[in-house]
Amino acid sequence: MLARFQAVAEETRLRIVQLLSDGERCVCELQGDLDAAQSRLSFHLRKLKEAGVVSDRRDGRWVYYSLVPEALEEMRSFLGEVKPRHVWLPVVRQDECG
Amino acid sequence: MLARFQAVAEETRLRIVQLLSDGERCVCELQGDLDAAQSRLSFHLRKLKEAGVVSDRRDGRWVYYSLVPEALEEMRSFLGEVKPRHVWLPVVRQDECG
DNA sequence: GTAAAACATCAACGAACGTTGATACAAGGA
DNA sequence: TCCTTGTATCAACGTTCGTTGATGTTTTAC
Repeated sequence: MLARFQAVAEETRLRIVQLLSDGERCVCELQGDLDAAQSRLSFHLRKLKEAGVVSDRRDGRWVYYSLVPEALEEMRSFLGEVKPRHVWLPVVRQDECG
Repeated sequence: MLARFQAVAEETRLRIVQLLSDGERCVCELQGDLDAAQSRLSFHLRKLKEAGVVSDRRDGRWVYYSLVPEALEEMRSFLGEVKPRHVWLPVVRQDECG
């Protein structure tokens, strides 16, 4: 879970995720969209892939990247479970902490 | 949005978020739960607060931290909007990319 | 086989980040 | 007032991370 959030918690990678929400893209298309050097993109796509957020598929000379819906759904449900669903009752505490 | 994900994309801070899902906690309580130095906790709580993921409330000598449900919900809906909801049709592409 | 296009990998660098220990601040009790 | 507890801030340090430019690999076209 941590790895998933780390993958998305970077500007270039978050933009990649947003671009891929329209469907799969090859690296050279993303290069144009993001105005980023090719090696930089490769680096970030690898991070996303290692975290399971995207998958790739080769077709001839091109490698197409796309989102892995399950990964995004996992993050969603984590946040849903963590999010307080009600107001907590006040708690009585001792005078000393440690 | 990026800042929200960055806040959560760190081990200590992710654990803090999980602990706070049970309700508010003061720093010294988290110190015990996480076995972390006080200045370290202060550092991470500040990051979470700056990103709007947690809020704090002073009560006497103690400062209680709690989750901000709206922030978590924002992340959730971002992931929901990004996540592909259907299979994409194959796309015809040119031979050259750039 | 050669050349070119698409992509991956690597090493080197600088910048951002987390940790630690010391110090400062705030509040309550004696 | 002075001391103690809870918390925040700071500077110094080491580590991780993203960028860049060069090189390697795979595939297609000629």
